[in-house]
Amino acid sequence: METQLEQKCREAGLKLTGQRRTIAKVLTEATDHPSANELFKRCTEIDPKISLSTLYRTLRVLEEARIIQSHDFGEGFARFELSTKDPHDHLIDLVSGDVHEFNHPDLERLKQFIAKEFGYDVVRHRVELYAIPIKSSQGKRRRVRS
Amino acid sequence: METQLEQKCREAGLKLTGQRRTIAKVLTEATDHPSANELFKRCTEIDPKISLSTLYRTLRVLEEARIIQSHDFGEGFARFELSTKDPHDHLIDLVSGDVHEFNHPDLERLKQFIAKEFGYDVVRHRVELYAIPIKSSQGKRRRVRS
DNA sequence: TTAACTGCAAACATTTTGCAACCGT
DNA sequence: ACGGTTGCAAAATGTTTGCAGTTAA
Repeated sequence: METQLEQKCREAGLKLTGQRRTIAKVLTEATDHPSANELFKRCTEIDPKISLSTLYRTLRVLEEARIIQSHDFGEGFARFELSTKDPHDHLIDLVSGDVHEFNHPDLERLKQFIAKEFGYDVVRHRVELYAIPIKSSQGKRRRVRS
Repeated sequence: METQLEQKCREAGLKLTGQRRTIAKVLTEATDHPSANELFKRCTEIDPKISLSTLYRTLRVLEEARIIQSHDFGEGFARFELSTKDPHDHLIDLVSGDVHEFNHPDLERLKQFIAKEFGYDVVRHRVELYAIPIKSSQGKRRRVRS
């Protein structure tokens, strides 16, 4: 059967090759925000002869088709995720590297308000919170970056 | 006489070479958010034999000393500015490339609130609004990116 | 004097591209 | 069949680094 992402590719007029199916599968199954390198690792586990250029090219067309989104968390490389219906922002755990998503209506309102004061309309924004877990006496269990 | 930035360098225990004086001067006089390349151009106008490595190395130590800050507006390169007493965020004009600074207390409050809900303390954040000028019948005069 | 700094060239990491072969449709 | 897609290797980009020589303190 055809996955949801594969359907979107077809809708976008993209040829569905084996490589793209592999990439689509990896992207669909990712619950984190993997980098191109990480995606490549996962792809080669399925298809060892997929090439990095193909991955990058595919990521590009998928992003142009608005099927995925790339983010730059200032690490020197991009991270990718499937586009979601509702836009969201990110909280990056500085200890574990985990990324949490959030969406606060006040934030949306506020950014428009601020921009308007300058005489602008916001086209897109980037809000990232880099944070560390609150130390509590309960000793929250935390994963540490490998 | 010694500029304010030169004084800060000395306080940070940095050796004050001619190159660093040049870089300090260029940074101090910049009213925009120049890239390393742009800074290099301005530096070589003062001292044609300054090297790009020296510029990058100096930018690095200045940032480590909290004297300047680097920003990544997703253009593939960093932009730099002197650190200010009060932290601020940026609104990037997508038409002209101009960068406006703002600081809204509600935003500060909100980000802490959001992080707390996840069990985090915000160490630093990044808020960038990418925006276009509001079209008005008055026809606001606008600079266009070169 | 000497540890810090510089310039150069080479290295780096991520991402892009030219080109000939390949494969969905 | 043919136009989009692939793999490879090479290029592009922004930034960092090793090293030998220089300089501020």
